[in-house]
Amino acid sequence: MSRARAEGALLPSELSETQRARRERIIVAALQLSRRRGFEQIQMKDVAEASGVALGTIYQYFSSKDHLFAEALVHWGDLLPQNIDRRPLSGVDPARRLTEVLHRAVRAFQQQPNLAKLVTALAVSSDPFAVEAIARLDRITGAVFRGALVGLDDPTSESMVRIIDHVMAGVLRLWSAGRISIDEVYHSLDEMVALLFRP
Amino acid sequence: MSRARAEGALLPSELSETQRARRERIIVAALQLSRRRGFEQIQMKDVAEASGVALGTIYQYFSSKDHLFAEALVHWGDLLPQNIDRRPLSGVDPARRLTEVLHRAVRAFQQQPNLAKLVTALAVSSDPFAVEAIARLDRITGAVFRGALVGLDDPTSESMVRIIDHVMAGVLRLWSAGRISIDEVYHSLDEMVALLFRP
DNA sequence: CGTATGATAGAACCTCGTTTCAGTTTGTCA
DNA sequence: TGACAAACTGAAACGAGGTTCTATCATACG
Repeated sequence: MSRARAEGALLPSELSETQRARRERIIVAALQLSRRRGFEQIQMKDVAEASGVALGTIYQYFSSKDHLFAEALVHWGDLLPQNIDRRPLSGVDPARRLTEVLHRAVRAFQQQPNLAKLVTALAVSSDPFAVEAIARLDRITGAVFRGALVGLDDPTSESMVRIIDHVMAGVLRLWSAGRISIDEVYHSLDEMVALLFRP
Repeated sequence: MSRARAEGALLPSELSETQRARRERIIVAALQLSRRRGFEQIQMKDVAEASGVALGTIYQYFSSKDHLFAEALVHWGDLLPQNIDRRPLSGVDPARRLTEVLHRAVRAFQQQPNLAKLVTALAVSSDPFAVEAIARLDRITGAVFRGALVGLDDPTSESMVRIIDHVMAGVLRLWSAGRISIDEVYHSLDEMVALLFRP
């Protein structure tokens, strides 16, 4: 059997089929729990129980709680683009297209409010896997936003993407903390688009 | 002596002079420690030692670690405007003035990198005092930014302030996490100003 | 003075994440 | 099929750090 380890966790490559399935089950369980409660309300013991796997076994696949949930977030994030890009954008100018994409992205989070919490929790984690997962999520959303910004020169759209990422993260944080309503989230984003594309 | 309590902590009003001084000493100690290490590297025991106060006594004034450091952050934040506004802005148009203010704000954080960490740590805390402290800090920086945006109509400058707050928080988070350099912080902010004031 | 309130040092407590362990199952290979 | 090694299990144990408790002192106030 495989004996390869990296920073205390089995490498996803070099896993038998049953192991790959077990790893998957753990991730899925973590993700399901993340839909019900926030990151810090979930105990590793709960994940073990929900996935039907022994607690110690989880640590054979993931080096830490942050690592596990980072993988779970990546798992979800990888499905995000097809969720957002499913139907083609109807807008023709960049402003409308961007607004449309932003709304779809918010809707994706709106269905799973606790995932927004997970993102902000991992965003401040120092766990290398969490750092990597957040960076990857940023790349994913960045690509989606970039796709909406047709007809702009590269430097401009790159700058815009960076700003959008920050603002999106910010409003999601405020929303998942209960500081603002979902309507205010939409409003803030619309406001941002209006400013970015001011005549 | 005072017996008033709120969520487990003595109210700052209704304190004797020596108590007010003791409370102050605790906050100052927490703030000093925050300059040397990050929030999670500081133990309540350290604060007790540094302030020359018993551990249990701290909990008579502050209901939790988050609460204490939230107060410390407010303490620092209240001094921020006079730090930034000390010398008048030399720019005449809003764009230049904003850039100047942003640079000064970054410089303030740059002198105390761990305070940026403290901000991001408290930004994800669910402690009500932490929530309030972050909101207050946002109001403070918001007012500073607003002051730079002369000659713009109110709705526009309000929208801008919100965006700026998010972007500032975002780049500071990336910087304090070691993900980007301080030069990139300045660059991202300059980029944002350029976009907001695009001809 | 006597009493109540607050401070102190330090131990104790509690909640997790994480590790360990003895026993059992599973997969590989001859 | 038999045997060995690696994984898994269930449960206990560990460790770190925030929070609370206890016994003892100090102090102000009536």
